[in-house]
Amino acid sequence: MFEKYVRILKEHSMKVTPQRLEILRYLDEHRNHPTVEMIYLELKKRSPSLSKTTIYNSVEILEKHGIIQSLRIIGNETRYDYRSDLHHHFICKKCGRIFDIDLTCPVIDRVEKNGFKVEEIHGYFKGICKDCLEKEIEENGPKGTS
Amino acid sequence: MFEKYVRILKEHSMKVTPQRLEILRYLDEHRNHPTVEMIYLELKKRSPSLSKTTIYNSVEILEKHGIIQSLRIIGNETRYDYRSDLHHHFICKKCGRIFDIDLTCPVIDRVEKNGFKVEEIHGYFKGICKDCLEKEIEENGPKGTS
DNA sequence: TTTTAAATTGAAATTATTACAATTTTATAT
DNA sequence: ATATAAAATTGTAATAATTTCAATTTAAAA
Ligand SMILES: [Mn+2]
Ligand SMILES: [Mn+2]
Ligand SMILES: [Zn+2]
Ligand SMILES: [Zn+2]
Repeated sequence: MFEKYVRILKEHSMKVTPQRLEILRYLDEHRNHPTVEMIYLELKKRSPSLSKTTIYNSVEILEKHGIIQSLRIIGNETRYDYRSDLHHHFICKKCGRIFDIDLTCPVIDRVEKNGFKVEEIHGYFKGICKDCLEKEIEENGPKGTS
Repeated sequence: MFEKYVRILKEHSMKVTPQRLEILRYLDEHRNHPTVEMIYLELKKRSPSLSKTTIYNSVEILEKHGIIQSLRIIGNETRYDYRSDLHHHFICKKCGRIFDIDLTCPVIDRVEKNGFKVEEIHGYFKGICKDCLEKEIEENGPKGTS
């Protein structure tokens, strides 16, 4: 069940603790880019002695080792992403969900031509997701015929 | 001196107050994407009765009217930008400065093909700026010859 | 000049995050 | 299997950013 996450931690010579395993599993199975609070509330159900500080400590060290990544997109909470590879995001203004967008950024060259050395790329789009667009059409008729 | 900002506020039928004028002028003249704290500390010098809450209120309403925009890029503070038009940013990991990057994002079409309706684009790059790169070369010799 | 709605202010409350010291646990060496 | 040391977890307290709120002041319309 947890072998996968045990392996990841050991590859980074990090100590294997039940808390870290649960956090990794949560992030892996809930690809919803959760906040610390969301992880905490969910895991606390099964492990009532869990401390929120442990979540903060764990996501910090997991990110430092490049196992996960953090996002600051909406509100004033940091969100965490099981995927640590470079990808973009789409935030739906209606339902609040955060979607992964896989595309290679084609503008790095142009930025580097200006003399900057680019080490990280962060990009996200805001708008209305497919599901919410379809719901709008059901409710208001096509093209917002009111 | 302030006519420009008076005009902007009136165009949006917002009340013209000295606090709003000062905030707009600060943002216009300091294109450093400051935090509320930075604006506050600077303006407080000349207007000791200024309240930080006023800064929060003002930037909120200015953003709501599309006059300025907010950025959440580094740390856990919101930064404010006199420019409200779509543009990207570059954050230097050495000196911490935030640069404007003007380029038209060429990937919107691809995102919209997936069914999303894109309304906002937020993009930023992290790395080392030109100045800091040059300083590094001065200090360490070219190509980091140590 | 009067009036009224909106803005400003400062204090208190809330929320997210970090710091810290005591305790527990993991992983290693015996 | 046990002892050990370093690291992780925990709970509480501290900090930092932001929001709420009620009282006061002010801008702009009548
Ligand atoms: Mn993601
Ligand atoms: Mn900018
Ligand atoms: Zn949606
Ligand atoms: Zn720099």
